[in-house]
Amino acid sequence: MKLQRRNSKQRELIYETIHSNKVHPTALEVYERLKKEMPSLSLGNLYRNIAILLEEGRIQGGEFGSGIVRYDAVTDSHYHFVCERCGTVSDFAMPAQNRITAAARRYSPHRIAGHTIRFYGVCADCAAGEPVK
Amino acid sequence: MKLQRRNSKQRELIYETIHSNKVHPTALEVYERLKKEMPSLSLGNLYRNIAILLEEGRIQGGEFGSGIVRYDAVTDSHYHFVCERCGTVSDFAMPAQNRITAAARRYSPHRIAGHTIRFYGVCADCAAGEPVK
DNA sequence: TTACTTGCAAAGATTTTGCATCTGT
DNA sequence: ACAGATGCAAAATCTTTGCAAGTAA
Repeated sequence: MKLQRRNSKQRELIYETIHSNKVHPTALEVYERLKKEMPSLSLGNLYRNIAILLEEGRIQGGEFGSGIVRYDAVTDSHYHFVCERCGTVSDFAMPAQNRITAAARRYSPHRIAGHTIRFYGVCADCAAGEPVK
Repeated sequence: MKLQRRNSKQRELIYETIHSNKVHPTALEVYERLKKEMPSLSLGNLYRNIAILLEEGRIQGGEFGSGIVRYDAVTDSHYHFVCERCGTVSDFAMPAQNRITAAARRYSPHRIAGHTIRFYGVCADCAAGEPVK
């Protein structure tokens, strides 16, 4: 039988922090940020709630070259851009290319449900000579 | 000044293992596999050599949902397919969609160098009712 | 020889878990 | 009250590093 979720201040704060954060924070970054407004929050509980949010599909996780997983509130499908110089990850406002999934089905024996695209290069700030970090 | 690399049996074995492995192994999987033919290999050295191979661009790393980095020998650019049921990662024989990078440039202020696409769904084996694990 | 490599062990960093306690419903 | 949630600390995983010894060039 399925687990009955109940309201949790911690979980909502965690979600809000990820949701309102443009930079796709790591678990520890979320923890640092939340420590201020909820000093009692434990790391173990943070990870537990991140797992729940992932399972519920409210957030998604991804690794973008650093080896550490970064989280992203799921609003609608979108792509990502990763700066190879400073490592920042940003959302990409390009509409989903549904034709790509359709095209892919012609090349594969697998049952393809969808796709994600990650663009990489140098972000505008870095290109403008901004501080590398 | 740049480091002068020299031949290393270990490094080549590690590369070969990743190169000849269709399943995009994790570092520990490479280690397990190599333990047989080179019992003296140490984990620390494995990681060191993986870092070197990455730096040299001979392999690439990526996380595909499990949170653990998987490695892939770089031959030419290609996409990936990730089975959401059994977690296997396979190469995708679809030609690179260069137009996607071109289209993306119109949506972004960043300097876009390229892209990667990851398709997801259920692999042929799982779809055929194969054992889930 | 010189400088890169290696194995080993210790240390780091990140994530997961057991358990007693607390809390939403 | 009951079942899920929390904090804490210990443990498990995965990765990095220091160091003395080994080895390609």
